[in-house]
Amino acid sequence: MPRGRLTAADVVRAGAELADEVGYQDLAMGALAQRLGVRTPSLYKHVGGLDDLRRRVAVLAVTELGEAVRAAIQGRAGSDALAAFARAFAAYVTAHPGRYAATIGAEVTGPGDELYDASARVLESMAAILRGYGVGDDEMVHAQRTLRCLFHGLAALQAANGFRWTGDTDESFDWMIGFVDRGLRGEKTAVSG
Amino acid sequence: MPRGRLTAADVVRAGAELADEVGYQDLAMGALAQRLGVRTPSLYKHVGGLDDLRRRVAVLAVTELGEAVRAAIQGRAGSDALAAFARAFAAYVTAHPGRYAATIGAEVTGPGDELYDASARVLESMAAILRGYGVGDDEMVHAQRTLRCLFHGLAALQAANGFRWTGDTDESFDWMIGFVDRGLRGEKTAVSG
DNA sequence: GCCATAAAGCTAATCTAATTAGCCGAGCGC
DNA sequence: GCGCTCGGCTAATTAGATTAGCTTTATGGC
Repeated sequence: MPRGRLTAADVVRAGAELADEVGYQDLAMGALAQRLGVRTPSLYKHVGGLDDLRRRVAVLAVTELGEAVRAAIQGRAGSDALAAFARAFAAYVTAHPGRYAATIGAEVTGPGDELYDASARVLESMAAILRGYGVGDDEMVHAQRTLRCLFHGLAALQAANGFRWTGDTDESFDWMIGFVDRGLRGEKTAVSG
Repeated sequence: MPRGRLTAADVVRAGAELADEVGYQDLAMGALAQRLGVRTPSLYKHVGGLDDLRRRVAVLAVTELGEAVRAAIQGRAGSDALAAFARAFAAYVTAHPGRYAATIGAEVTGPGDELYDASARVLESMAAILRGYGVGDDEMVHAQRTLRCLFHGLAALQAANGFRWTGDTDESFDWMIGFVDRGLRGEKTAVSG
């Protein structure tokens, strides 16, 4: 909670915190203004409106997520890197469900778009892992898309339900990592023409 | 568009169509009433409100999806069944992005809940495929969760972006199916203690 | 040191959408 | 034929986002 005057970054950060606390659905201009000790219309001096706020929260989330996974895979390779990536990803989403939810519906246009560029950084970490598995350039995009679906699904279910899976969530998580590892290992010998 | 008086089912069906056409975000009571040739408050005689409508659309979607995938895997097994399941799933989401989007955030409580029961039917189809791969009861729940994440992620990205992946989407899809097949095949020999 | 200015806040007003209250007419069981 | 219930309607309320236009405050030029 900044003491002096607000900046756009302050507003976005507070919005992200609010979304994490009350859920993305309840991220509202009024509640955010209250949290910042300011009247609702004042926020419009910093962000374009609710839609703009949501998008900026999404950008923040993907950027932070990219930093988290990059740090996690530093110095690791193979299934080690894969497991570290997966754990960092899941940990981020668990810690910041509201932020992640903001990214789910966000429109991504193309290069130059902040969200696109931030996503590209996450995909680059993924590509580094895949290269370690011997995935070639020709298959890279398919493998990336597959893993993206898997992790996005994991995150979406986690963000939506708070992951109310009964029993051994950790065990399921380990199983999933093993599954991906097998799928990627098998790939090297099972390339089809 | 029913000529006579409306039923709850009419309203939900029209809501689902509207969501598919204009996007889940723009599913609104006013627009739905207009589509049905009725004033907005009249809808409240059939559904509890917007939240109730959304939930009913989600139930419809998961029910239809369950029927689609069950029909698709009929008489197939192994990677055949897997591919059929995946194609039916993706086809449903492509044809009904708004409906599927309704399911993403929906609250699922437990047995007896319509949405829970409908989801259970989808998971049962998944389990049938996994049994064909030799996945045992002890691992079934983990495998189900993994595939659920993968397909949900696929669907969520599809529903959100309209799947604006460049290039060979079909090829990526085939790669994904191959990946899952490898991950499940490897499983039989790679069971860890 | 003093004013012009722009940024950042505020109040009041507007708009849109959901929802609620309460009235009205048609079909149907008695 | 009478009255009840259902499904529709209009009017009013509420909540929230957004806009308009005023006020204050920090700051740079003189």
